[in-house]
Amino acid sequence: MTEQSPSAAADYKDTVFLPQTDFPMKAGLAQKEPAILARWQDADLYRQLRDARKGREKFILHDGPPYANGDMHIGHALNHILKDMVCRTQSLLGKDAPYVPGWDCHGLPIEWKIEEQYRKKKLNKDEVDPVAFRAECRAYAQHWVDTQREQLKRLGILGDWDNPYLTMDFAAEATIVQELMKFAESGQLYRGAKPVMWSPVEKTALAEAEVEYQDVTSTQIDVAFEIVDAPNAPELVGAYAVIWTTTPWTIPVNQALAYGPDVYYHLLRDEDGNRYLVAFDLIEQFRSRTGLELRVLSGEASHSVAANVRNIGDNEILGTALAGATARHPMHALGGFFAKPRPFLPGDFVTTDAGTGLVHMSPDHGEDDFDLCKAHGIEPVFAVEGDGRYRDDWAWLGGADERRMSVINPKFNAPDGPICEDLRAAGALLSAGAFQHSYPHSWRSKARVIFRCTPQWFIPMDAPLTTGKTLRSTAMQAISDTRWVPAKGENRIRSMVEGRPDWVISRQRAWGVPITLFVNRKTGQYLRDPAVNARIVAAIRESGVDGWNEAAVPALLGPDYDPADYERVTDILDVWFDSGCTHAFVLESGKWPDLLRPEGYVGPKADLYLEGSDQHRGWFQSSLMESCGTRGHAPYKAVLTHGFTMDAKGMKMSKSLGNTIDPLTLIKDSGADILRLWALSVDFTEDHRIGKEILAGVSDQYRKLRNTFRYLLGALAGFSEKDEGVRVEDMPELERYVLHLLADMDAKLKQAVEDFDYNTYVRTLADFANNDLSAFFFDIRKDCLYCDIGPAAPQGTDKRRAYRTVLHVLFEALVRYAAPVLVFTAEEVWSTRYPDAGSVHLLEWPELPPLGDGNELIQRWARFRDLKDSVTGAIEPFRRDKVIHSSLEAEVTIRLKDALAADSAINLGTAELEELLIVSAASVAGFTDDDVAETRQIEVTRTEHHKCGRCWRHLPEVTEDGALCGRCSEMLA
RNA sequence: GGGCCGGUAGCUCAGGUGGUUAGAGCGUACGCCUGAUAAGCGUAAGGUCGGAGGUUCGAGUCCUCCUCGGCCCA
Repeated sequence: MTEQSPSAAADYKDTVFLPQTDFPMKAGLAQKEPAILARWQDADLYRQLRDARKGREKFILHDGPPYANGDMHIGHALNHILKDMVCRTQSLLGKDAPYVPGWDCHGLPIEWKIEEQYRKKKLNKDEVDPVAFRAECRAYAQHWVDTQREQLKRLGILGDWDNPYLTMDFAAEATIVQELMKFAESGQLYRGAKPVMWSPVEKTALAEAEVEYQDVTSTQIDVAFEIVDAPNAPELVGAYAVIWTTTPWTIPVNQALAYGPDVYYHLLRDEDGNRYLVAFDLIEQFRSRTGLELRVLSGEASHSVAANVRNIGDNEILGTALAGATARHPMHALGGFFAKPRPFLPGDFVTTDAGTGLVHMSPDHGEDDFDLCKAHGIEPVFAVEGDGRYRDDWAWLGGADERRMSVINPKFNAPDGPICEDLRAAGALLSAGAFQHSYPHSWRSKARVIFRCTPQWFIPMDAPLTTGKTLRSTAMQAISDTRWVPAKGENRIRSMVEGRPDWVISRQRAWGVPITLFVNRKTGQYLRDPAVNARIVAAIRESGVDGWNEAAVPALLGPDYDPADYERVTDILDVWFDSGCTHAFVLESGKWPDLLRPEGYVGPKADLYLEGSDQHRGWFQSSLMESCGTRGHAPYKAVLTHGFTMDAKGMKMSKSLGNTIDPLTLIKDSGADILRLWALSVDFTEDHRIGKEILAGVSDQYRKLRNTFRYLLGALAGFSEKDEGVRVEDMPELERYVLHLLADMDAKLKQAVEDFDYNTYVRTLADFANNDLSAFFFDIRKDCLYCDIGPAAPQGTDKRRAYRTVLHVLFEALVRYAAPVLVFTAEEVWSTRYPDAGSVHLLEWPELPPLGDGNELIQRWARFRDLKDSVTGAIEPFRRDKVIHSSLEAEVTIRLKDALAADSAINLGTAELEELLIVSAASVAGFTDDDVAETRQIEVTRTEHHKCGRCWRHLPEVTEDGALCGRCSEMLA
């Protein structure tokens, strides 16, 4: 029992309840998080959660494998935080949402790194045993898997980190081969000789994704081809057809000339009497490049070239007149290949945007060229080898070593290089100069790539299948059957699949899954024998990709085939094929029992794939193709995409600009929860930003949330629901109102989870904590919490008990809502209140106390809060004038029009009104003058009453400042 | 160069089918409190809705062009 001091200045602080908690205001996340992480690891939280959700509905997020190369960057962090949020929120909803992380391990970038090491050691990769080479690639990939795994774990990503999937696991490699064999057995493979992007430096074909465009300067040349025959335009014989190219190196393998059937061509004459055929629209360009004094041949004097006049006459012909014409190659004197006549062929692709309107065709080095020539029976000659040099026997270059440079060597193409020199000597070089344009380069070596015709393996998009459909039509249907979030992603992948060419799946490299085909040397057909294929798959499962080697051929072929009849394909698969198979070896293999649906559930699709929007062309598509080709449907039910993280100004982050944000540094400095809160606060469906100021804002938001929890913990000190709990129907209206607000928010959060709208999720949570709790509920009930307790009421008044009951409900709910976002902080909060309980992350979505319809209540209180705003606004001038400091010094009279006065929202008891408005006295009255325009007037005066020494309210019964008010003396009695 | 997407207060975001003075939270400034205290409460300032045209009685919201940025492609 506290003895009441006779002094009016007595300090009643000890008689007042103040929030008590060990939960520190300052987070110290960077130090704290690793310890929490260790606790989870020791307790095997991931397994605990699986056990806790055993038998529940599954939610399968299938992880897209990041490439095992380099440290985690901000994109990885965002992607994995989102995945973690998906799994955790689904798990919160009570589903079993396992997460098996994976890595993409094969492929050029890793191979390139190993080669780089070889080059430093002056070793030639071609002399190294491929088995040993692959072992090094494998070790390199494993190193980065291990590194990234630790970095992702530090982010608080909950997953089966001890059992990730790796595309280089033998079982995975075997499954990839098995999937490939499905394509083979169903006839969905063919070997073609198409020009493909080829890197002479890496000596391999490249996928689109492995190519990037850079602005470069090339040599542009105009070359004259003498017309030798022109059945439809005899006057052209002896004239020169002019072609323009930016790849002089392709001239030695020229095989035809293309014209535009709809293009008008002009015959021009220079001062020496040479005649040139050029598209009318391009004459000016041609003249400025060559510097020739050109005149229109046999034209009227008035018909100058400069004048944009078109007259079909003897000096102009339409492209179609070139049908059947032939020209000679500038080097025809060499004989053989060069002596053959070069036909003029009609090409739809010929435009008059640039050049001369006549296009030199080399089926070896251009897609249009290849197609047009093939249609006219002209085959590629394969004169350029894998390293970019012409074959030794290629006549023009005469085998001279100094001339046999790589065709991407600028010297080779230069105006004084071998090509131009010879053309000049032949009198065929009309111009040679610099030309700037965008040109494809290898993303690894940054060297120029070329189009080169090589034998490659393809999966056809439009070949009819046994289903009667094609791979393309099957994929288009699968796209329609999938939920795309955001919806615009569907358009994107749809247009890509509509227009994509056949899938080139072969690569001429070492580090990858082999294309395990045997090709019959006589027929050129690949072997389609399930028994052989089964042996192949078994061999790969046994010893990985090394199982496909020459020595193993007889055993693999078995007794029914003579190894001498078959060629073993030595190409490897495009890594996109690997990743396209992840659904097969992760979701279906049974190696991860957590991922298997419960008995009776049919449907091999993952619930969700979640990657950056660039994967519309990458993994989403390769998975779609692979699954459609083998299973007839997409491997996913829904696809969620996120945009890219830009710097603070919205610019792309790059090391060269120095504007990158390193997630590892950020975690070390501020903690993973800050990074998580950032990722879940931005609109990740679009490109979004990160920077110093943004992160400062995120930290502020974090602190607000943290302090909300701190207050709850402090205010709930010593609370026992059993002893203190109050039934909802016995609570004051304010408490019931807050419970309704909570229920409303709960519904919003659930919807946000359903929509994967995490930015709304976080904002809804923060707004509730700020507006409804901190600035309203907590503020009003501060007096009650602090003062409605004392020796006379050891557990506090009914009101206080009701308040604390609601605080308890709020705590239980908010800590669960926050858990998927602030994974570490929520655990800290939870363990502060319940040191002996298990992890907060095992809990399910909160069950709120049952409430009736709250619409009317919520609306009434919204009106009341509006009134409260008016009152605080009315007090403000008095504060500014220093008449009133604390709102507790104010007395207010609220004057209302009749209708408002009758409003039940306002019609509260005086005591309640004072409490809710946090003022000393409040009363409601009618207007003194009914003519006023406003519907509401607030009159404010400074209280005349003394201040209670305990609760600090100014009340009439307080005899002098520091004496006790009625309530307080009662409490202390 | 082409296709697609985006540009709302200092920051992060809201703004169904076009309709009164464009909103929230945070931050900022100022003030209060000093019993959530490197916390809490309040008030205020801040926006030519990327720019320019157009449709309409009326546009952040529809159309066109431009610009900046991004992704994909060439």
